Amino acid sequence: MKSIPENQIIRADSIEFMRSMPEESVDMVFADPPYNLQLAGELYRPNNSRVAGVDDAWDQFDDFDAYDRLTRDWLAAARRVLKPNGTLWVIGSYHNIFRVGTALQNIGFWILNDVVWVKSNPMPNFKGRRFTNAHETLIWCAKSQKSKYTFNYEAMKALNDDLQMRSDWTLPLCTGEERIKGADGKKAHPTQKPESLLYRTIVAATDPGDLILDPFSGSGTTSAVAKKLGRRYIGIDQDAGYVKLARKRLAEIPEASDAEAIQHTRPKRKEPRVPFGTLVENGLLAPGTMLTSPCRRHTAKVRADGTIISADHKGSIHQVGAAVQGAPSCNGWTYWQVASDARKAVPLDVLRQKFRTEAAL
Amino acid sequence: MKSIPENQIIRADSIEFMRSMPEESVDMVFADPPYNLQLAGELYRPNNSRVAGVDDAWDQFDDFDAYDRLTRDWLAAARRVLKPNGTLWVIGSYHNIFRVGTALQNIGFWILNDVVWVKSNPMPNFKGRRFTNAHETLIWCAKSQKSKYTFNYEAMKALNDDLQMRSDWTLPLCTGEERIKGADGKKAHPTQKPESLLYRTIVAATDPGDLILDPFSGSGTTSAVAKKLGRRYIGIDQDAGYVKLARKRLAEIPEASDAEAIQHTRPKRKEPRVPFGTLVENGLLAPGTMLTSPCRRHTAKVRADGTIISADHKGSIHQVGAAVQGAPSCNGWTYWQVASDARKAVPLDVLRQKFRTEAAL
DNA sequence: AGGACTATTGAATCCTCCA
DNA sequence: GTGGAGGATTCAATAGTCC
Repeated sequence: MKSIPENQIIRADSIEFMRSMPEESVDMVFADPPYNLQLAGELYRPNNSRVAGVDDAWDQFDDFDAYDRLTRDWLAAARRVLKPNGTLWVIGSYHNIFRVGTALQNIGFWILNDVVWVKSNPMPNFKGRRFTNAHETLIWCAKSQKSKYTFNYEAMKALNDDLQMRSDWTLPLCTGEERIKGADGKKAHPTQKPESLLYRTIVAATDPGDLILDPFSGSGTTSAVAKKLGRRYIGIDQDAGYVKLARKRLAEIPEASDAEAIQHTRPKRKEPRVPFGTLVENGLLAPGTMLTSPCRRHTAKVRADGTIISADHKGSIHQVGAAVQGAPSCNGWTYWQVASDARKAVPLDVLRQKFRTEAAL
Repeated sequence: MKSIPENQIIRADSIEFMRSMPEESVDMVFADPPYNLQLAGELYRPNNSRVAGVDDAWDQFDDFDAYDRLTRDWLAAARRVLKPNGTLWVIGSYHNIFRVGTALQNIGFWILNDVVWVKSNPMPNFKGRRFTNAHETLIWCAKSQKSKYTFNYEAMKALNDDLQMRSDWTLPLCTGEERIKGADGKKAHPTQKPESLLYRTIVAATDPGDLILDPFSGSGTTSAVAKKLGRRYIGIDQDAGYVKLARKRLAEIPEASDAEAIQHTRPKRKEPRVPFGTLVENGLLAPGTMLTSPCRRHTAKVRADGTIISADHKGSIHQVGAAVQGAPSCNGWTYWQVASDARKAVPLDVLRQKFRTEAAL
């Protein structure tokens, strides 16, 4: 039995390498496996620029069966090297995450949470044919139902302004300075994850000194954050280019000192935006309700999609408000009123405030 | 073959009943299947009050196999009754959603989006051993990859203050007035969904008059919202008590009578087509008129047959627009402008809209 | 220096009709 | 089924340029 090569990025076949490792030696696994995107043709933005899709060979599979076989194999190998109280994280999208989740349940992993990474700046849906794909899903699971896993509840609560950390995490994509570029100035890895995401998973589920394994190391984000947080790490990747990239990245990170362990993102809270349509959806205002202007000079009817329609105009509450007044702009929230009972009308803004209060309960 | 019993809540075994229905008769299915929650023992709040868990008999399964069999059966039956261009929604949590997602992919459903319902007021995690479970997952899928499904993009955008609707929906739980109580004052159904959630799925994926099927009707929220929005509905449930509850609920909802209110914003794609040549024929644009590109860099002359000719290219407004820019494609309606008077130029699209309005009179 | 404007880009299953 | 043509479609953030 070999000793474990710690704090390294290793070029190898992940499954083979994990099988060569001593069993029950790892505290946490973070895995970002291929998503099996199945992209067909090319995609262009409305300005005719081409979207750089993930068409790498490592994301190509003949069918679901082929993908499922790979999934079962790496999950089984990872489970073997995991300590009895260890946990595993996997990230994916709707293309693959259901298959991964099913496979890990079948193998005996015990799901603790699914967590959604809500992207604050996702790529839009350019053709307007679906909802903007604005999130990815992480599954957090223990080796077995009886695992006494690590969960740093207080640390998570502290990270979240003293409120329990929830299963939805709003974080930005990895862009700008943080995104590693190649010699050509283009992104060096197609799917580099933000450090903030790894930061939260590692702080939540490990203690300093724990050993973290990433079988799909890629640009090395998991190992980089592990090193910054004083955890031990092993990154494995098949691709020699990515291994070289990650080794360079890791070499530039100084050994963890206390001061550095507390930087990074804090979630910012702000009053949630409430689209007018939300009031309609939530029944505070039924489709067909009549709105009136302050002096009762104009009226408009609420439609099911949150637009309103007056005698001559239709559109948002702001657009129609501006149009009926012949004004360049209008705050529909304060302009339009709705009769709460026979006598008195209240501005829409009152309903919005009511909704915010109720939703927060 | 039986005719479809519309606008009813039916007490039946869902799978058997769907098998008895004519195939390809339903526009949308919304399903909230049993979650297979594996609650070990009871769950108590810190103040020792008991949390009413989901421990009804219909939620117990021997193992994953039994759950998977049920899932495959109801999905197959639902797929059979779906029209070729129909879509299906399923909601679930991490306990079951991965199995449901895998099963529907295996059957041939084509996933369009996964959507996370982010709960603005979730139940806290009382033990502090996991992240607050603050979301549920919906899968939206078409009957097949080639389905020409309905997605009311403009209506969704209108509901979200003129930004694309994203895959994360923040909505409150079903509480307060909306939550149906039994004679004992307790909640009448353990997993009643908020109407706002159904509202958004139905407005997104159906048109008024479409037929919506819910094979796990429960408290009848799907049918209730369908009725309010002027859609046809069928709800099926095994449990006579829930059927009675839902029938009473539906009886109290008036028919949707205001056609204007339930109508959503009409997509541009559905506007009647107007060939460019029609404008020339109808004298809105004389042969010989000069068109200019936005920055006046390119010009082209209108010819009698509705083609245009620039310095180097001739063809349709789209073809020449693309050619002069060296772009793969171009929407000539918005690219080319025509000088209405000496000062200002307007896009051809304005003339088209004018023509459509006049033609409709 | 600072504000205004432009260009770029991100795990994407991204059009539809008609001949 | 396939090919060609009409024509519909984007949000947030960062970096760079111009004035």
